[in-house]
Amino acid sequence: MKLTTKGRYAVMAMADLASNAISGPVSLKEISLRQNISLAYLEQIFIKLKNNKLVASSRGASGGYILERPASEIKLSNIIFAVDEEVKVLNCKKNSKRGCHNKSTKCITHNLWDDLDKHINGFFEKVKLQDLVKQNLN
Amino acid sequence: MKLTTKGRYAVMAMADLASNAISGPVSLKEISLRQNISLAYLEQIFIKLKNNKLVASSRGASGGYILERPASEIKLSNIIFAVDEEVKVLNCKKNSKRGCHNKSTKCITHNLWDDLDKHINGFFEKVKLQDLVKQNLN
DNA sequence: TTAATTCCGACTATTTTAGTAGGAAATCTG
DNA sequence: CAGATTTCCTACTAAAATAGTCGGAATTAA
Repeated sequence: MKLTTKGRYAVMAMADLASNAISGPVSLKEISLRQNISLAYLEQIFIKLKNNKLVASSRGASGGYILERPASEIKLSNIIFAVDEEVKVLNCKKNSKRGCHNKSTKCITHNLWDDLDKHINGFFEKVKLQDLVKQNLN
Repeated sequence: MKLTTKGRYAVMAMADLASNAISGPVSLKEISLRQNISLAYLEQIFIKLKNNKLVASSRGASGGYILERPASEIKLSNIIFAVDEEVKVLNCKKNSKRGCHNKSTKCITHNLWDDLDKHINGFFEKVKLQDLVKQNLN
């Protein structure tokens, strides 16, 4: 689980969609204006959301995006995973020269970061897109 | 709370100190060899640990570092905070042009990332350096 | 047919991360 | 004291990741 502004933008945009794509698709241009995110950047993000079957698109004039599933069935972890892809906060094994590459110098903190990763994932597993939208109405 | 390999190195090095600085100071060179972290990089990290009163140093030949407090009284959050400094995973306010800069377009996800930050901090608040060292003995 | 829109790939600028380099100051040991 | 070892300090640099931009093709509604 990587956490960047890309993930944040994705969550914002999805929350925007959940609020506004009630009757018919919403264009990225609208989201771009409302959320103050560059259109071209949103496009990149939505390709990924689409590939992960979180949104569906319709092209052409008056086209745009809708949620592929109800907001109550989309977990934030789905969204963040879709755009940021990597699963680990820090992966000990990534670099073969350093870290836990052999047992005798087994990295003391390996389990720790593993646990943290589960901890963060758990956080985003619990929250649904629907929860954010509700919160926003207050 | 930022999470980088610097934070991981710091935790590793502190765990190393906790295990090895039983009688007298441990030099960074030793830690460098044991943990496979570059000496010069460790130096940078230890300056910060020292500034945050987590370790104490003695200079000169046979000098080195010791823990300033018992391992049972050092929280991992102390260590990570010392070397990575920033508190926020993502700070909405950092960039004045984007994000939650005015109330009408109040960023939907602001509270979310705030909560996450507390969640992660809570994780590292609970674990003491001593816990890691114990774990390592198994 | 035209305007709006998604789609696609490549490019680029900025920032962050991770590390190096070189030496000064302190201190122990012989 | 001389030499070795170590912390301390500042600046520099290389690599990677992040956050975009750009130009245009394909599609479709009006």
